[in-house]
Amino acid sequence: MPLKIEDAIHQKKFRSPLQKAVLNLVFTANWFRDQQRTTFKEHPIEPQHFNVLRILKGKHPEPVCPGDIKAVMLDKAPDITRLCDRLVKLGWVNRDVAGEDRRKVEIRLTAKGLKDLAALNAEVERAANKWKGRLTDTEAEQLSDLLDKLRG
Amino acid sequence: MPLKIEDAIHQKKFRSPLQKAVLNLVFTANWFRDQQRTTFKEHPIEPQHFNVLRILKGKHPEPVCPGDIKAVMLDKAPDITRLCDRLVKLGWVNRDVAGEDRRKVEIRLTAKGLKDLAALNAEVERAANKWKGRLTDTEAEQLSDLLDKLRG
DNA sequence: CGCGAATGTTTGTTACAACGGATATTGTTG
DNA sequence: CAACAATATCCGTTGTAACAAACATTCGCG
Repeated sequence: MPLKIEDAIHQKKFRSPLQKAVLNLVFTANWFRDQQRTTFKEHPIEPQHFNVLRILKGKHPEPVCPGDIKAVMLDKAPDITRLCDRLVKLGWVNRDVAGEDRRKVEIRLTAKGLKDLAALNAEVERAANKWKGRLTDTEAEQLSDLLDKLRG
Repeated sequence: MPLKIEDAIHQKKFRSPLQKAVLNLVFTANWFRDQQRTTFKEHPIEPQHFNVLRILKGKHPEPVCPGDIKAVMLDKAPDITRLCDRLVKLGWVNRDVAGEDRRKVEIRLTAKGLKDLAALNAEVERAANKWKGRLTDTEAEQLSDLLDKLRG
């Protein structure tokens, strides 16, 4: 049985359904982030790093440059350089100046990065299974559509 | 016309409608946080402080102790002490040890805090009007219900 | 071509988040 | 009532976020 937002934040009255929905949005996103953090607890990265790895995986074996990474990140970090520093140190990605435009930097997954990311993905997948059945496909699509509308 | 999540993060295929919805959730919450930040741009506080102020307002003139604040925050800060330090410095709240249980600290809005919060609220309200019409009341309620379900 | 604007990334700085441990007070148990 | 556990908050440390400025390279234009 779901804990409704009213109970989660101990607030019964809201100014409007919209305000309630927005508070719920923020609360739920933070709830999700905390879930993700516990999943990554034993790993040397945080959700943002994971997001970057998945972006790189999506283009692999093509490289991606910091600007493009930033453009599609869910939670846009202001400094991709230092975010990637850790991934470089872990041996999961490497950096090269781009041939075509030497201002750009090409970031790509290494073999080790690909392998470890697969393991991470498996764990995330396993954690995600917990709430696989909470929304039907139709409801998930509704939710996504409503969020799109909210952003305008 | 709304920018759909597919376009916002340049991703066309998702593993499932649920995954798409969750990515959209995170993306939209961050989008909202950034909107809020620009609203607070000219003010000496951040969204978390604003959340605390509203919690205090909700109970005013009764005081609230750090533990209770933390329990109902949307984005739970690990250290309410230092969060409140700024509010104290601004003269918006004051702190006293609780009479009944001297481990606890009672935090309450000052007159100045009440006044400045009202001004802040007005600005936030004004910013919120921009997307007042994007969701109907029914849709907002649907959204909130779906989020409740997602958290389980 | 040469110069200034534009673009893409890095670096310096400041303030804050996260975590753990310290402190103070209250509750519990023999 | 002494000793120990539990609770509530605070503080010290470390790493990182945010912002701005610097740097390097490319583009546009006379």
